[in-house]
Parts: sequence; structure tokens; C-alpha cells
Amino acid sequence: MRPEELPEIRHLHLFRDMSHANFEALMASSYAQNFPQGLEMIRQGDPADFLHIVLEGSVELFARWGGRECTMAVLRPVSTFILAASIRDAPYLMSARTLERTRIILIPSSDLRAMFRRDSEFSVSVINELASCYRSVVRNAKTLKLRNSRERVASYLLRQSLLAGGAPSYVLPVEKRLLASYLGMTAENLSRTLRALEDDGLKMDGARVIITDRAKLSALAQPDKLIDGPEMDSNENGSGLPISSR
Amino acid sequence: MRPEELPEIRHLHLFRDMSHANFEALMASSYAQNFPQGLEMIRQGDPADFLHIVLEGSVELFARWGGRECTMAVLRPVSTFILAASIRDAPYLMSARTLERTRIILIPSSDLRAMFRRDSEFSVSVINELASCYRSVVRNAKTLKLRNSRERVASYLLRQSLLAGGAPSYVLPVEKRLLASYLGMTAENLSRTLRALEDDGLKMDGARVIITDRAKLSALAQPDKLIDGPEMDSNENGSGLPISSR
DNA sequence: GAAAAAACTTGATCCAGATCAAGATTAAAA
DNA sequence: TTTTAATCTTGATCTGGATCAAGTTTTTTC
Repeated sequence: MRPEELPEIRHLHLFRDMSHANFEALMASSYAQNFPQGLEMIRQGDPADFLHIVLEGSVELFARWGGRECTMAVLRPVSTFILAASIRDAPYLMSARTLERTRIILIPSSDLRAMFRRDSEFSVSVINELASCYRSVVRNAKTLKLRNSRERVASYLLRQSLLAGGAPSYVLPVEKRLLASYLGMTAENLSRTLRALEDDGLKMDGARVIITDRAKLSALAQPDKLIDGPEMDSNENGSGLPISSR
Repeated sequence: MRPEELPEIRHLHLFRDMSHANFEALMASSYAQNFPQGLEMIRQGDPADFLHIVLEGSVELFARWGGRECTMAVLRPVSTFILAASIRDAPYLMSARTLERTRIILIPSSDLRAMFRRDSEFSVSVINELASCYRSVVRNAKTLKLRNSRERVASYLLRQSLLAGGAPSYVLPVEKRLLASYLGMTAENLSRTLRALEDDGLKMDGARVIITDRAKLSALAQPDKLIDGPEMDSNENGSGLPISSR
């Protein structure tokens, strides 16, 4: 692990409150690994031996069942993932693959578990992190059950715009194919939906999103604090396509 | 709060490992309340001032958006709910209403937060509980995104059968109307789907489920450990219709 | 126990979104 | 660059599940 990487990790909510010594100890048992693009580094069902941290690149969390597959989240630096499984010492519920060349830190789950038993500051951080992640997934489930696909698309685009500082124009952070799967629809249907939204204040130019009439788009998306956030605690994000580091 | 109730609460994973004194302290600041049937005791968006525990009766967690509404979980004694919101000191993401006359214990969130900062045994329990809940919701999201409604119904029925000790026949623990909403479908469609499953090893008699050909039904449901459980740790359940106490 | 109000079922119809099938773009590889 | 392989778009069609509309059964209330 490179020395300049430590502060980046330390800066995460999960680690910023623990003692220096304990942080060092945890990092000492961890190691970095570089993965090429498109590598399935975690297979659902495998034992969760490591907590993962993306340092560079990006990672897709996805789930498989039968022959089907769907995107559950995309993670970008710097964020942790697969925390709950590491803690429960249980099998991964999701698989993970790199979307590009990606650098990952691996923290042995057993060290992690030992650490929060020892460091009560850290255990509080773990609690907060897990609670945030939980709320993220609940939000996600709400969107899936309460909104139709057009509403999911519109609210996603508005949320992204907020994350881009309220900018009326920005570039999609992921391929449309992937976004479609994340939003629970087919790529074809996303394409059509984006086109249809041109009557409602949206313009697409390739991967560029241009919000031409925010009021109109909002009327359709009906963004809701209890689904789309933001969560008060600035940039937690738990796990959502909502890109951004946490 | 009645004295005979304390052991029931103490028995929950969340509380069984903390010191006697701390448990007593937490209970001292808590109080019980009885709600009539059909009362909306929690409204999404309200500040999460209390951790709730169902002692008697049953509670539906549901979400609203726009005019729509959907069931997210049903809780039965003895289980806690709305833990993550209490911890984050954040607004409830879901509403809750009683399905019958229900007795609830309310633990002030601030006391809860103070306690896990003080009692490290307790903080470990909170971590485990949250991690379990998280995994439950992820499972739920997987079912919603990967299975169609017939598959969700079939796998739900098989899961319930397992919870009933593998019995080939049991009574649905909730109204069909509610089950339908939980499974992300309309009541009409659930009705038709149950009927259609008669070709696949299922027989309904009112609220009674009779699995006439488990192999056939399983072939259709393709039950999966990573979606349908069980989670190793015996009866966690986080939040799912899967009834059962935790 | 009768009346009223739910929950449930069944049928007819409709529609959002999936699937199938080509093209059109864009990106990656040679 | 040229070639090759993705992703993305668009159109045509199909279908799972929603919606609408009665009935029927069960539960609740008086």
C-alpha cells in the first residue's frame, strides 16, 4: 500500500474517529491489489473474508439468480463495500466486478471484527456506517416498489444533477446499459424513456444530460427527501449508483 | 411495563449480551404503550425519537410516495424495528401501523445512542443486528429485481413452509391483500397467481397453503440461499414478511 | 343474527415495459 | 487508420401484470 493512500482511507467516516494506533494496526494487516477491467473479484456466495475499499477505478456490485443478473450499485473512490457480510462472517450476497482498471484495499474481516470489539470509537463508526447503508437500501427498495420506470429515471437524473452541484448539465457517470439495470429496466426501455422525457424538460446528447426545464422534470419525478435524500450527514451514500465518494 | 415482559426483551439478540445494569437502565427510561388496531403510530418523515419493540400484536411497516403505498414488512413479537433511524437520529423512512391491538415498548433513541457508546458489548450487538437487517433488505431487493411475480409468490410460500418447520401445509400469516403489496403486486394478481400455481404443486384453501408437490414448486421458485435464507445465525430476520420473531 | 363492510375472486380490457430484430454510433483493438 | 466489437437507438410485436368492474365470501359491527 502506498503511503499517500493512508490519509485517503483515514478520511472515510468509518475510520476517521478511531485511534491512530488502531488505524495503523488495521492497515498493517491489509493489502492493496490492482485488478484489470472486467474482472469478477467477488462471487456471491463466497465467504466474505475481506472488507473492500475502492481507491481508484470503479466497481459494480451485481446480483445473479438463475440466468438473470442485475446491477445493485456502482462504487467509486474512496468507498468501502461489502461491510455487512464481513461483519457477519457470512457469504457475500452480491458479486463484484471492476468496470475499469481498479485498485482495491483488502482488510481481513477477522481483523475488522476484532477491531470493533477493541476500539469503541470504531464500533460507533461501524454502527453509523451500517445504519446509513441500511437506509440507502431501504430508499432503493422504495423507489423500486413505488415508482414506475419513467419516474425512476427522472428522479435519478435530478438526483445526479444535485450531486453535480445542481448543475443543469452533466455527463452520466455510468454506461446507460448499466444504469438501466440499476434502475430495474432494459437498456432499450431506458433509451426510449430518455427520449420521451424530452417533452418534460430533459435533453440528452450522448451521455450528456441537459435539464432544460427543472420544474417540469421535478413535477414528474416528484423527488422526495425520504427516497432521494440527501441524508443529513452530508455524503454518506451507502451504496447507490449516485456515484460520489462517501 | 410489566415485569414479566423484561425477560422477553432481554432475550432478543440485541439485548442479551449487555450487562444487567445497563439493560435495566435502558428499560427504566423506556415505557410501554398499547395501540388499537389500525393506528398509524409512525409516520414516515417524523423524527425517530424511539426504538420500537413489538411485544404483542403485529405491525406493518409501509412506505408512501405520491398517492401510492406499499408494504415493506410485517413484524410480530418479539422484535425491534426502526433501529437504523433511531441510531442516525434521522427521519423515519417508513410508516408503521398496527394490524391488530398491539403492545409496544418505546426506547428513547437518545438513550439508545448513549448506551452503545458506553457499553461495548451492546455496541457489538447493535452492529450485528444492523448488519443482519442490511442483508435482509438486500435480499429483498434481489427478489424484486430478479424474480417475476409468480416466482416471488412461489419462493415466498416455500420459505414460509420452512419457517413452519417444513410443514407441507400451513396458514398464511397475513392477509393476502398485504402479502400482495409486500411482494410488489396487486391483490388481483396474487389471487390469479395462486390459482395458476395449482398446476405446479400448490393448493390453496382460503388462507391455508397446501404444498402438494414440493419438487415441482421448488423447480419453479428456484429457492436460493442468498435470497431466501436462511441466514446462518438462526432466526435473525431483519424485516421481512417471513413472520417469526427474531 | 342481520346488516354492513371488508377482503377475496374472477373476468374483461388495457398498457407499461419486455423481447426480438436491425441499424447506427461509439469505443476498442489491431 | 482500418477492423472489430461494444453500446446505443429505433421500430415492431408480445406479454406480464395493472386496472376496471362485478360478484362472492368472510369478517366486523350493531
